[in-house]
Amino acid sequence: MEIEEFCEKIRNALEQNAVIVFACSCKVLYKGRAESFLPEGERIVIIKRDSTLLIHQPKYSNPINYMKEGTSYSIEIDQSIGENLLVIKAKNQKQKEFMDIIINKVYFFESSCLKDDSKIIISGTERDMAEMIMKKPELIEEGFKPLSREEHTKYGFIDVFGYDKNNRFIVIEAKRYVGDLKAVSQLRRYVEKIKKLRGISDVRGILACPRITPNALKMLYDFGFEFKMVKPPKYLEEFGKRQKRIFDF
Amino acid sequence: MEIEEFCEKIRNALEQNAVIVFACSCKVLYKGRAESFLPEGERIVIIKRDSTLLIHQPKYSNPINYMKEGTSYSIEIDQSIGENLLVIKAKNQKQKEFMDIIINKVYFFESSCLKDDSKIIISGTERDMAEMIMKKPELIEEGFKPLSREEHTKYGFIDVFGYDKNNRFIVIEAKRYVGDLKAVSQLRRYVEKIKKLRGISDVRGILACPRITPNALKMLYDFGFEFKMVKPPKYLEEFGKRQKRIFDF
DNA sequence: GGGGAGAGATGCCGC
DNA sequence: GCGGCATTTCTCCCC
Repeated sequence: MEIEEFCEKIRNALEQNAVIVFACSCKVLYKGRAESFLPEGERIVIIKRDSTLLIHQPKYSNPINYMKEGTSYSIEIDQSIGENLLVIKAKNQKQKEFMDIIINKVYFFESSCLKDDSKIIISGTERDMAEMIMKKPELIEEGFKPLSREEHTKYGFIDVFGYDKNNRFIVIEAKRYVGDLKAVSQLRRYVEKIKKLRGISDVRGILACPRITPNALKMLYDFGFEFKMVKPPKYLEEFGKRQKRIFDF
Repeated sequence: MEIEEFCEKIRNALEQNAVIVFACSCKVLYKGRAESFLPEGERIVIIKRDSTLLIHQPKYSNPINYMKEGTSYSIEIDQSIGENLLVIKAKNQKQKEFMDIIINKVYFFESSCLKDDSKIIISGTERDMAEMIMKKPELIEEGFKPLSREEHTKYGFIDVFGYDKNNRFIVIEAKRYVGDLKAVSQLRRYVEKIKKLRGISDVRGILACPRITPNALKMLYDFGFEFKMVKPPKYLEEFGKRQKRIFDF
């Protein structure tokens, strides 16, 4: 595709506020929160309807460069080095971010005013895990009495807390995957916060997760905290049942 | 585009290991680390050369659904509900993840064997910040003597450490943006680690970042640590100079 | 808008 | 492979 034709197409598509997708050979310069330079290579470029821009290499799941919502674009043809180059200049005033995409070849170009107002429905998150523990406190231990969610919010972001059968205070930090050093640090912060807020020194801290790293377990024990193996709800177990339910939407 | 034609095209493109990009109206089911359902809508689908899959809505910067590298695909035509539907079944054995993309309309289809071995060059990261402090220790304070990077690695992941002019030990945690509660927790862990490893009780902890949240500052002071305002190198300041240099690559 | 924390986080590096 | 951690993290929730 000729650069002039591409220039025309992309300007029209931007005008129409369409989703733009093209493949090209390009260099990319970025300046904003950090700075980057991406040498010549063949990539997919997407400009979305909210002005988000993504540059994807032919491999890897993350965009190699991107611009956020609120970006404005200007298209220029640069003839300074003899051959025709198309330069997309992207500017995000609010984020103080700038990008130049220097394009020397275009493989294909598509644009379309796609419409999609659907929201995704996800289950199996950490919040689901906390709710499961609230409903089935025996997953932590016999006699655990969690306090209500209303009280919960009042004291901040602690996942679950309540009293054990001996009326000792319990703070629980839940992780849906692996408990690590950060998770133990987090639990420690919450336990200390509760001790201070409630003026009590006898507070149990429990890390509830399916798995824990050895270093995290050591640190947990150093602080006198406990590990309780808990899996997030519907995590890989009941595929059949769940899939049937999900198809019902 | 007819479903049959699309079916043929996508099978060929997968065979050739090309980058695949198409726009369609679809529903998406996912089951793996969590579970999700995405109702009907118009989206861009990308399958990359490493078998990564991305589903992008016409807005927002993140993919609404995705599959990682190592995914295998099978394409099926489903006639069970009268109309022809194309179903892409994605399976990642290693990650134990599964996805069904149920497509009822295709707006465009492109594929291309893009080639790109370039690596991005980034500056202004936390690592750059640590290196800057190593080179210009006076950014922390007069008389600060950082220890060598070799010793650094030996004790783990502490950004920078060394001695002040009075030979007191200093541990520095650098953040390129805002220092928050997590950063203070992290610094605290490192200070405690050093105290234990070196058998000394008098260790200064410094959080070096351009900005800090009020709560983080309070927590920092509670632990007797210090905040030092340090900006990451070349962060928004010398745009002109840097851009010139970057063009030299 | 800022603060705090999760994410189907991803990616990088080191052991 | 796991562990620890940064990320141009992004996104969400709540104040």
